[in-house]
Amino acid sequence: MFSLGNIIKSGRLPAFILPVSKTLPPKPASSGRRRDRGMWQPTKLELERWEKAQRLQAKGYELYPARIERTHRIAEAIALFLRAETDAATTDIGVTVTGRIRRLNSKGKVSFAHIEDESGRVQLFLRINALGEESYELIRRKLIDVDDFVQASGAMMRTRTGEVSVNTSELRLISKALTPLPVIKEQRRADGSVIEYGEFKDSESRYRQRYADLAVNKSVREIFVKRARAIKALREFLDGEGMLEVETPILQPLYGGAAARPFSTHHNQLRQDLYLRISFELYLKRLLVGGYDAVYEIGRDFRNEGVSYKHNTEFTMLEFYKAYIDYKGVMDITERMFAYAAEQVTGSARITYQGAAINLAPPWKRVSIRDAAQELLGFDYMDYPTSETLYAHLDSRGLAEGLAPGDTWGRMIVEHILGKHIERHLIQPTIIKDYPRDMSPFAKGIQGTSADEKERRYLESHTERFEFFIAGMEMGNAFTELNDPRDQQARFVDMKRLYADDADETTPLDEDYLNAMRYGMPPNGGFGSGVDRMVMLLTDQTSIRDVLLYPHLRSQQLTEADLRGQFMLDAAVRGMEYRLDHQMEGSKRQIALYLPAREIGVEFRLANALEGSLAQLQNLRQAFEGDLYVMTDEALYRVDEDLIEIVAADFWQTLT
RNA sequence: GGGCGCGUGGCGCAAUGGCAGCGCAGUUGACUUUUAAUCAAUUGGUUGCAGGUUCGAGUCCUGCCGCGCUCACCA
Repeated sequence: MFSLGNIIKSGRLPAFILPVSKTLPPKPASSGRRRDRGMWQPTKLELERWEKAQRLQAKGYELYPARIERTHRIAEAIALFLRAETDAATTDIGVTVTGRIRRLNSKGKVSFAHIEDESGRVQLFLRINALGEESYELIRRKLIDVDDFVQASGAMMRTRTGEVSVNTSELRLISKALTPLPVIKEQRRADGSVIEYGEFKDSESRYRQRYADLAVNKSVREIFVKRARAIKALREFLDGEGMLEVETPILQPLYGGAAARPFSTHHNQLRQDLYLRISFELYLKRLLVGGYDAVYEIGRDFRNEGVSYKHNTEFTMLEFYKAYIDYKGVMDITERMFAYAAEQVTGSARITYQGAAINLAPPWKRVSIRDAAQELLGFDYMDYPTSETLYAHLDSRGLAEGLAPGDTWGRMIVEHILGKHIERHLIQPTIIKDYPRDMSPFAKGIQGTSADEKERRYLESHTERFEFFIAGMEMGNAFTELNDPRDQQARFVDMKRLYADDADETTPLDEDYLNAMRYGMPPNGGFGSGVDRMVMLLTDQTSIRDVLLYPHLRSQQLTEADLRGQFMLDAAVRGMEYRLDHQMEGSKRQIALYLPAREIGVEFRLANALEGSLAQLQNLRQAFEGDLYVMTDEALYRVDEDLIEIVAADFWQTLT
């Protein structure tokens, strides 16, 4: 309510020269981590650059011209020159290249710079005779800084040490960087390897200011190029399989298709509660009813859950559904698709992940969850057919840690036996198939019968579902899709009954989906996979946040200085004078904002620091002739016998 | 949500409870083929926020904020 951020946004002046107060120029921020919250306050380095910008402008230079010339990307210019060197009569190649200055060193009347565009880096050879004194002085006096974007024209050449360079005859500033990027210097060894000195690695700063991360860390830029290539490869592959790419609603009146808690939102005009989708499943399968043979969607899912190295609140999902195949058909497609994506991104289906060689080429190991448990833990869980007996057995073997005795049988097998004891061993791609029925409400039961009592029970209690694991990480989930509307209805009821107390596990009954199924849905196999995890695998990253450009982070907290800044703006806009002075004895806190004309003091506290400070505030109030208010990030209070909440608008009203 | 760890100039880091330091970057000057250029001089800090203990707190205690790891949660 105090925010006047729009003034800053629309203003022609930068915040720090906004004439808020003659006696109180905003001080440079002491920490860069504060910069991206609240009001921008320039650091010393930023002030220096701003001052340079003013000087350039005063000399008549355009800092941010609209029209730029460029004849070649940097890599093209270099390639052209190298080709000319080997087989052309002349190496006289004139180019105009553009890019960001990444290194600049002046040796008096000659200087060297490296500029970088997306394609690569080239050295500029800058001589006072070639550039002219005026232009050269911009470099020598560093009015043009590292990080600025420039346009350079000249003939390609080699310097004495052999580096391909642009013998620059014309240099033009095309965008001034007012905030310097973190400094990273590179040393190129004779063998072509590059050693970096200095780094920008604080993960919080990197994620919050991804633009700076990308600008200085080339390896980070490369990850997102690979990500784009991976997603393109998935589309190519699925299109090649004859599948149709579709888009389904993100805002849904009912969520479903997965066991997860949704985000909810509200449509004002329609007065309708909506959910952000947790999967695409139910909408995609409706399309098979409509007559498409195979559909897929790549898009964003939202799940209201904790975050981890492999979970982000929003993530990119791939789902496809194909008629007339079962889960074995889906397995075949899965194997070929991953191998194809790996080849497109890394050049081979054999990849390395965290030092482990992983071969994604088909065929993958396929094993039932029952056999996998038998193999790794040495017992057949079908010998313990109830949750009580299974728990007792796991407990007796010391395998029950973290398992709740009240869990369902299926959950014990999938979440505990598979999730806790098997999953992390699955480094090579492995398909784990045939899941307990109560964990798989959209999968068809396993086909077939058996005369043997135990085997019959097994078949009845399991479904044609598989998940696949690579590098110890679950990568996706698929099944022979349930298309019997009578069975599907029973599953909704089963889920509700089994997980009545567990809001996370229930899937709401979607009557329209059942309605679609009653029209007849072709038999089909379906597939879902977290694309971000696939990208982690193909780019050798251990955290999902490193394959997301903007991973979800908590918003940063305001500081008291931010509150004060907002208040100062509000006061300045109303033409009020104020001072930052009042001292309070016997405490480190000595500052309150003082409006002398009205004899009103305002103190700033974060709401969570307000409790217990009443006595202190009352002491401070003694120091004023008039009233003392305390402003927090949540409300404004008048300090009296108690803290009395004031409507901010009323407060300003009484002053004006 | 629980446990552990971290938060110090723009970036990377140091500092047995006792003067807040270093490298890079920045600023000023020198240098016409450098490349982590070099040389000389030099600026910059309320140590994440708030409270407490103490003659004295970056350091100890409490609360809060953020990030990381981990567990829980999680197709």
